[in-house]
Amino acid sequence: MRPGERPEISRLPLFAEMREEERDRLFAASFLQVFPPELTLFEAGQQADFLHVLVDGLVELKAANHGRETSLTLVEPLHSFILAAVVTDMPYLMTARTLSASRILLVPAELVRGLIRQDKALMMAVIRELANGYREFVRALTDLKLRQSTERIGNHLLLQSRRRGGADNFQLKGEKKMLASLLGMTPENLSRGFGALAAEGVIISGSQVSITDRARLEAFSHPDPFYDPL
Amino acid sequence: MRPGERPEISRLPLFAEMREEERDRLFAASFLQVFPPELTLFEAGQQADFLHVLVDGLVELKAANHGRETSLTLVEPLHSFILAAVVTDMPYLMTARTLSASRILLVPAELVRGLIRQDKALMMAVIRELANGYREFVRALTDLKLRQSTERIGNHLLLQSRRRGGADNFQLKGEKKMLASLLGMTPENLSRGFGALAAEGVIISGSQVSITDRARLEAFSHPDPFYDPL
DNA sequence: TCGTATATTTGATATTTATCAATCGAATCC
DNA sequence: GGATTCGATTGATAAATATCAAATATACGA
Repeated sequence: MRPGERPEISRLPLFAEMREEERDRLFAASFLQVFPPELTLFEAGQQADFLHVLVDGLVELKAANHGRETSLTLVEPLHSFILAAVVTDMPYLMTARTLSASRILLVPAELVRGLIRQDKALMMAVIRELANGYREFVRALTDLKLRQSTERIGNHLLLQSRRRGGADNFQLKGEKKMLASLLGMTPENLSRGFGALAAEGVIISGSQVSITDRARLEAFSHPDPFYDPL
Repeated sequence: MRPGERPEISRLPLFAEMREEERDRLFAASFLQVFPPELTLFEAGQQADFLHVLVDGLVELKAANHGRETSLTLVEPLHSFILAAVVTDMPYLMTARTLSASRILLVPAELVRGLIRQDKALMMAVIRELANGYREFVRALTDLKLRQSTERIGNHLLLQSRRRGGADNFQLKGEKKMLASLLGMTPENLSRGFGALAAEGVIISGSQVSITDRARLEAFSHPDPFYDPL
């Protein structure tokens, strides 16, 4: 682990309130591993052996059925993933794949399950994380069912902006092909959607997003103020 | 509460392992209320005041945006709902509405949050429930993104069959209008889908479902064995 | 820097799904 | 029992989205 990283990981909501002793045990048993881009970390259906914490890089969680596949979420650094599979000791529901070179802290699932029982702060943090993850998927499902494709794009851009502190200019993460899959549409339709949004207050050029008229974009996209996470 | 109901509610996974003392406090502060059909219990955006446990009846959880609305899940008796909002002390994400006359146990949210901290068994049960709820929504999102409407209907019927112990004949719950919304399609397309499935091993007549050729229905619907809940 | 592979965009068309309109059918109310 | 109401079905059409096929752009390696 690089200097400065352990304190940083310790500040994750999941680990921040733990007792020092349990945190030491957790770090001692975990290891940080580097993965190349485009590598599948695990497949849906496999037993959950490790809680993953993305320290650096970008990871996609996806699902497949009968030859078709779709991207479900994008994990950014300093977030853990697949906590639900780890705590329930059930198989992974999603396949994880690195998008860029990534460093990932692997925490043995068995240890997490044990520590949850011993450390009340960790237990509460797990509850909070699961509840937030749950809400994120409720939101994603509602988004897909109630909005059509161009509106979903608009909302996605507004959400990204909010996560960057309300910035009007920012970069998209990952390839557009993958963004299209995340938003539940083809790359062709994502592209056309970007075109249509030029008239609604955002310009997309390459991976650069510029919100030129936020009020207009909001009027077009109908965001739900109370349920956007973060 | 009717005789025999309290023991029954106590056997819910959520409460089963709690210490007797905490369970007494919980029941003492809760109350069972009867609601007529078609009544909105709470709206998305409201603060979560009570954990709800459906004792009898049928409840729909739905979401709305910009005039459009959709059904997200159907709650059947002896399940709790909106645990995520209660434990995080955040607003409800979904609107709840009774479909039939329903009896619901209302547990003050503040008390649930307090007891979670004191009773390790309850805490673990909350983690399990949240993780299961999370997985259910991952599954719903995947279903919607990867399958087209008639396949979704086929899978829904297979899942209902599994929940009834693999029965080939059973009744659909709720109105078809609501089932269509749950499955992310219009009532017209649900109806046409039922028609198409007659050639794929299921006959639907009114609310009566008869699976006549399960192998064929499975071949058509491509269920994911490892992730159907229950 | 050029050439090649790959992603993105654009256009034409096909498929899926929604909408609108009408009819059918089952439950309910006098 | 018969009228009425509302949900479900069916048919015709429209809208949204996907697919297929180029054409352009972009990134990357020799």
